[in-house]
Amino acid sequence: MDIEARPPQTTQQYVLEQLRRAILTGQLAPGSAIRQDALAEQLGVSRVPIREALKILEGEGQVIYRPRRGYMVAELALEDFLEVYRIRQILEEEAVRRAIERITDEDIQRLQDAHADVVAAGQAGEIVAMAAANRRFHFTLIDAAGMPRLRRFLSILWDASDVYRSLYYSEESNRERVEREHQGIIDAVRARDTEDLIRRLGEHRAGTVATFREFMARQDD
Amino acid sequence: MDIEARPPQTTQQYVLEQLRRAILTGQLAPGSAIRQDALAEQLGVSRVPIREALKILEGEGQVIYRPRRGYMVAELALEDFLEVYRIRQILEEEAVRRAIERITDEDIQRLQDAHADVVAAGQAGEIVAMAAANRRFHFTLIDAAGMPRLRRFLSILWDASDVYRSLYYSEESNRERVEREHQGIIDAVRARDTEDLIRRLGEHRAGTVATFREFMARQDD
DNA sequence: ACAAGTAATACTGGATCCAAAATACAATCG
DNA sequence: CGATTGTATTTTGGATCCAGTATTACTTGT
Repeated sequence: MDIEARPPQTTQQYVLEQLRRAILTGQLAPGSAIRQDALAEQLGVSRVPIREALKILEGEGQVIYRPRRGYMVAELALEDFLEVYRIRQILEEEAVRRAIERITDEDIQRLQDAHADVVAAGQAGEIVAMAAANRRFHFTLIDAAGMPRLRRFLSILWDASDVYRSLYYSEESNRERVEREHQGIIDAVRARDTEDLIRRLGEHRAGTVATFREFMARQDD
Repeated sequence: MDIEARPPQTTQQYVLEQLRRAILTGQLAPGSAIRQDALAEQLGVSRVPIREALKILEGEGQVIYRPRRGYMVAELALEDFLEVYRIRQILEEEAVRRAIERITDEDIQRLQDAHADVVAAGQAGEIVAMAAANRRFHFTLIDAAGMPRLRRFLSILWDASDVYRSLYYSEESNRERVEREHQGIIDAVRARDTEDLIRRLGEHRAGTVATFREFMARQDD
């Protein structure tokens, strides 16, 4: 027998999930204060697991903490977004450089599968599923690098910069661009062509950044 | 008036400092379990601030957490150290690229001051002070980039990879090398020569890594 | 009517208490 | 004698309670 025991879901983990979701979907708006006991009542738990979950989010930079003042959801201006996204790109580049040296055919298959999920979700118009599949796509590549700490950082950065994803994926043209670029990335991985892969990732990012700049400009009307 | 109020020191912040110190100095050995109530009694506080501090350290990767099993100090094998150090280098490189475009003469003066502190501490044989001054040196440059999130990540990575510093600075030859390389970095900053600066940082890192490899090889006797 | 000072209120930080899970240990059975 | 199951102890996770601080509202004086 070699059964992997299911890690028991503790209350703080549950709270953490709920908080992440609320922040991601904007139910907890950026800049708004987080009232601990209101949240506790709402989720039907005490304030202790709330506090501990908030400490983790603080460490990830998702919420801002001021002693005796409490927590508020971190705001992410365009400038901040670009900073996070830039860091993410640098680290992802390092990850894929290693990954391409060690990646197996099996991994590449998973990459292709994840991409298929992205396309399917996109055609079905399921924004959340598409974002999730997209994350899986990128992290399949990142995981192949075998750098657990780098992976952890990228995971945090990903969540932190994924705030506007629903705006993003809701545009047909963006979905098409993502699909096209992903396939190019897969091809580069198959060919084990590092420089081509890096170049494509760079373009992938440039396209995303350009899109966001447009969004933000449009917001300022 | 625009006075920034000093945030009052809360108990968890105190606990956090103590824990960091204990981990850094090895009083809490890597791999050892952290007993919460023992710690609470030792520091004269309740378990609540202990737990919250541990949650922060968990987020930084300094301790490992398993639900219902508790916390243990993260172990850092050579391989892990190299990974952390590599990430640190990549991010520092990005930071200094930006920094060199925006750095003021005043900043450069602070850089020179920090370096003087490194040298002074080194000659006095004060390892801890030397490590602190060294940290200040690097972060003076990093701060000039004006990328707060990048700075935060670097700060975490710095702490996480600074475990062996006492072994490191205790060698005369290393101290001399650090001093020499730092001066070279300052010169490159003064000349606003980005590529030279990057090159020197790369060498700085290579030297450190080589030193650590020797250490670890020696450990295996 | 407006500003300043004061009192009331709300919310966070910390301590204690209780329950549940994990580990260590002992007893019993093959 | 070894293994397995049952029990006791340890330790963590969560809830409630209390104290201290910040914010808000109100009152009073100019």
